[in-house]
Amino acid sequence: MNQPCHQHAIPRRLVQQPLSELTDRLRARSRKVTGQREAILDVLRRHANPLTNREIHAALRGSGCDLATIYRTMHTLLGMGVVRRCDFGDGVARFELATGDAHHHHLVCRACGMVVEVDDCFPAALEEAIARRHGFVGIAHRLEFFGVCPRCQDPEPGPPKAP
Amino acid sequence: MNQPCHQHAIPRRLVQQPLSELTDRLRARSRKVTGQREAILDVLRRHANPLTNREIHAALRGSGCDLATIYRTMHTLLGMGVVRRCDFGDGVARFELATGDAHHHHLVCRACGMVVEVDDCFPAALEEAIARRHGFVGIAHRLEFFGVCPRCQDPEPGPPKAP
DNA sequence: GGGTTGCTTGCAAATCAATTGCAGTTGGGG
DNA sequence: CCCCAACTGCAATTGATTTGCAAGCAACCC
Repeated sequence: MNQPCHQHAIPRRLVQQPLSELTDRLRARSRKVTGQREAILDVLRRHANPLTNREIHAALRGSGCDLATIYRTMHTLLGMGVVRRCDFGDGVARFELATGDAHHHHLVCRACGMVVEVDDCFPAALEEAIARRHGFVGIAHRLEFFGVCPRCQDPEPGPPKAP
Repeated sequence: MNQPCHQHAIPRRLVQQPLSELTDRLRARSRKVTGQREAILDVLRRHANPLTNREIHAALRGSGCDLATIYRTMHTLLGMGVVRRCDFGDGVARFELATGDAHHHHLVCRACGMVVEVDDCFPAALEEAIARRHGFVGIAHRLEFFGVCPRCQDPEPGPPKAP
């Protein structure tokens, strides 16, 4: 899995969330708006797919933000609900901005790692039935799809693709 | 999350899979059936819930099987499709025997870590529609449910429960 | 049954993601 | 402008997982 950066078209849902709105959420909780945090949020805002802390760190080359700071910041943002964490099963955490509206899932290409957002979700009624059946409360789910994207299906084009 | 061992009632689907059948699958691929591997498979067979390599290692105290060997063995078994890997989002891989029949998902208690098997699955028709819509092939999904189990809901009994 | 061969294993060292202690900085309310 | 809790960089630590290497041992051949 590679090719982590697909910032081609910044998705509408991200563009419409100004940086100032995000930083205000920090200030509102007596959290400081530092240059590093603005930079991190900005990187997340510019990318359509979930990023690993390492990828964020790489995207910040130059503004030299320590990797530990990124880990700590993601923790803070996660606790504030500003970002959401996704697991693609490769043992590395990825983060994306949590946009107040509906949660979504991801369709990941097993070959190149490209990520597509999927709005379909596990049927709520069925989920409730499962919770009731086992007596669980506060139920939630984690769901991700995997497959091979159109690009990686035909072995023609040269550049893309990965082992 | 703790309380990893729930081997109370061995689920039927596991009991019905004799160790010999498992070892034969190894032999069939010019893989050797060693004491360590038999022991590992046997531990998996006796437990109803997915186990971490560390848990398997602990269950093998005495038969002294190296942790590295367990990691390597799980890799091998995974590649052969004998075991299946599950991620509960805590950064530790868990394994369970892959029983030829229908795959299932898990409902995990956020408090005590208890795991319940769930047979419901994401609607196949919907999954196919998602794949088609994005031009993906060979689609599959990863789905886990989280909630609080009945035991951890009422703060009465003493022993169970965890931070 | 003994010998050969290649898959396995134990042990230790190496990776890798993620976390933490500490001392020096800094945002921003007062 | 001052002060201090919130931050940050850096280095060291933890935990999971992987790997190099030499010794061990199943499976196969005769």
